Amino acid sequence: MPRTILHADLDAFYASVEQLDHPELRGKPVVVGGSADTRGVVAAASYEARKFGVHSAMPMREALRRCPYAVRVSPRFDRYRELSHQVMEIFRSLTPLVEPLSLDEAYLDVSAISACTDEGEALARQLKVTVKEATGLVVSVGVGTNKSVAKIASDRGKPDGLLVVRFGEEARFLAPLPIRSLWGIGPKGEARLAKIGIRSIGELAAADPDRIQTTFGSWGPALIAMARGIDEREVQPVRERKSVGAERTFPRDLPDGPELRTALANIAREVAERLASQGVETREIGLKLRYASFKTIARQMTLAQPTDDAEQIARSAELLLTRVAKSTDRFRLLGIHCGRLEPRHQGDEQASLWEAETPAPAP
DNA sequence: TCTGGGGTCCTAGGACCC
DNA sequence: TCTGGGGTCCTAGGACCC
Repeated sequence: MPRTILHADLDAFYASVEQLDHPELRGKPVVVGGSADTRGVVAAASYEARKFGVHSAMPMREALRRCPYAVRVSPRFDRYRELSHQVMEIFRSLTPLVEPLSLDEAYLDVSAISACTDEGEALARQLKVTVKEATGLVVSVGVGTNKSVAKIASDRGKPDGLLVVRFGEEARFLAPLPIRSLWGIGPKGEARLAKIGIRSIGELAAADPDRIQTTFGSWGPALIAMARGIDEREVQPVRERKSVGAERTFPRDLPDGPELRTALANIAREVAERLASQGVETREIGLKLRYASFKTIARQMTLAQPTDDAEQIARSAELLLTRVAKSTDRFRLLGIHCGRLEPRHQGDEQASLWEAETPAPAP
């Protein structure tokens, strides 16, 4: 029994929110991101700006060179989160099987309420209208029998898209598309496949599985299956967060010194706040450093006891920093990442003192 | 004044244990 | 005198996504 999966993706989300909230920006090229003189990059570009070749992840300096009359806006993530929640709730009013991928994207498994992709199309149409009426935002939707196909369909339909790939038509739909359209194939994967003569998804579907497995290891079989339009992954409404982190690129490179150490303490505080807001503690503290040369390294340590304390996180990160930093080094980025998250231990100060001095009791 | 910030997942090597 | 193998944990790095 084929499933009916929707992939919904808000068009140029951050930029659209800015145009929504600031009517004077409508119809104009809008670029959301950090300023050019703080080494900012583009987080989102309106379609008017994209005409000039501006796209996300592009350095802001380059974006403004390509499109000098673009309006640059600093991101307002709280506002984007608010609207994102509103849209996700609309999705959930259709089905509880909603898997958000980011603020602007989600999978919906609507198999229970639509027997085929054509019924899925009707749902998708209705969804687009509801989102537009409730928020003013435009959502592109792809309809297919699995996640991979639905996602590629929503990509192909943009902007304001609604593309349906019917049961049985998956392989034919995918075959002419470049392998880069597949989730997980980036520049490196594309280059590796090009080396063995594979450029389209159809060529990958027809490739020798052993050869692909040699190039992609354990991922090979799933990759070929996806190229053939097969993807059994379920829509997962609940996913556990695995890590929490914060990092900062400085407007100018810093040597190890008071300024860098202060930045580290501030980042530690941010991370601690995020841990607390998620109700978790960490047992793994990682330091990320990017040198002026852009070379990036990471160092991490495992803690004997989980923590969400800013001071302790700062101390651990500082220890790692002291181990690697040389006096001649200049850093452009510093980050702290926490992994091995555990639910915060319900207890008062007394309990945590006790915990610190005695081995944790068996659960 | 090229190159953000939030993540996930995978690989690979070394330590250590039995 | 030469040198196992399986399993787990830890660490570092990299590809990729939005």
